[in-house]
Amino acid sequence: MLSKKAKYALKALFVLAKDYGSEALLIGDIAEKENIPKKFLEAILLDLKNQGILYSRRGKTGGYGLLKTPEQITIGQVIRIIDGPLAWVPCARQNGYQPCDECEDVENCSIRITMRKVRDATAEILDNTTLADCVRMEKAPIDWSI
Amino acid sequence: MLSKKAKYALKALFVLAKDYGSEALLIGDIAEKENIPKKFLEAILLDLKNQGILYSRRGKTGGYGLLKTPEQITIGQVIRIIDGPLAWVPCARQNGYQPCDECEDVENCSIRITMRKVRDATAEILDNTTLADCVRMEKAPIDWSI
DNA sequence: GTATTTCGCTTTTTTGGAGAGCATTTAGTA
DNA sequence: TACTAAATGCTCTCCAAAAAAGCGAAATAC
Repeated sequence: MLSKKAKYALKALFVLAKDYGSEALLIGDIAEKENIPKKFLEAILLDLKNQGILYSRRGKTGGYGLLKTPEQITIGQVIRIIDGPLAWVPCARQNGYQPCDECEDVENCSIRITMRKVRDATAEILDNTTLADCVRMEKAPIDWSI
Repeated sequence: MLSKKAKYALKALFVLAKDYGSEALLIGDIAEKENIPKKFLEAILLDLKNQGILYSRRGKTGGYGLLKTPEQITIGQVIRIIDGPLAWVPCARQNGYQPCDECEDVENCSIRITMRKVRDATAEILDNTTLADCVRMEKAPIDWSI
């Protein structure tokens, strides 16, 4: 499951992406706009800053802004920062592989093999969807009836 | 993340699938073989029985067995029974759709649209992988070097 | 009567979500 | 220079819910 934290992070980044190029935005303003608890959002944006997604300025003219363009930031990156690896099991991770506790034959474990396929399919989608894509999607949504 | 409960369920079903056609197996034997806490496995197998995957016999000659063939039971079914829907967000579910708390424009929500793609890709894999496939995989694993 | 499953209840541990409080930085101003 | 207002940075704590596990009594089939 996607945590609320990750959902908040994405929502906040969408706001920042729409505002890309302007001045830094205040935590309080983003929080109010997206109905996110301010203190919670504070920790989230700090995480994103520490991982090189955002810059911040303290003090009177402070705020947060994107450090890269909306085209350069993917949903996959964000979710990994907030919620960790995409794989359903540690032994199916691309990075940070960890064997299961008791799997004796990791190489031939069918759970690992199947979950690896799921991870790859998921990464394919999330790593190829950018903030810019999302903003575009919400402005001009796909017509599903076609 | 795949819960331990679901992983235990799959491991236990693999054992039952390999033994398909023979007599019912005891919880204790399965638990010992796969290093699963017996009492925990008890609850798991009960869930699977109540969802029509397994049959059980009480008493001296009791035990558990598959109610369908290993070809008819998919990983997707099992995970849904134990861990619930495959979708990362309730608003991306195929069955049991639930709108987000504060999403005003559910129709055009880019998170929902993206997560729906992930769910569909995941379901495609998990609903087309059966217990029989898994047993086969572990006996004659795919040669990845080709 | 006995071995075995089933079921209800409780406990422990982990995690997610949220918030409080103080420290630090910055800009403006007297 | 010194002070203050306004913003982020950081640490700690708490609460609720879920996951994981355990205990013991009841039901069932031989």
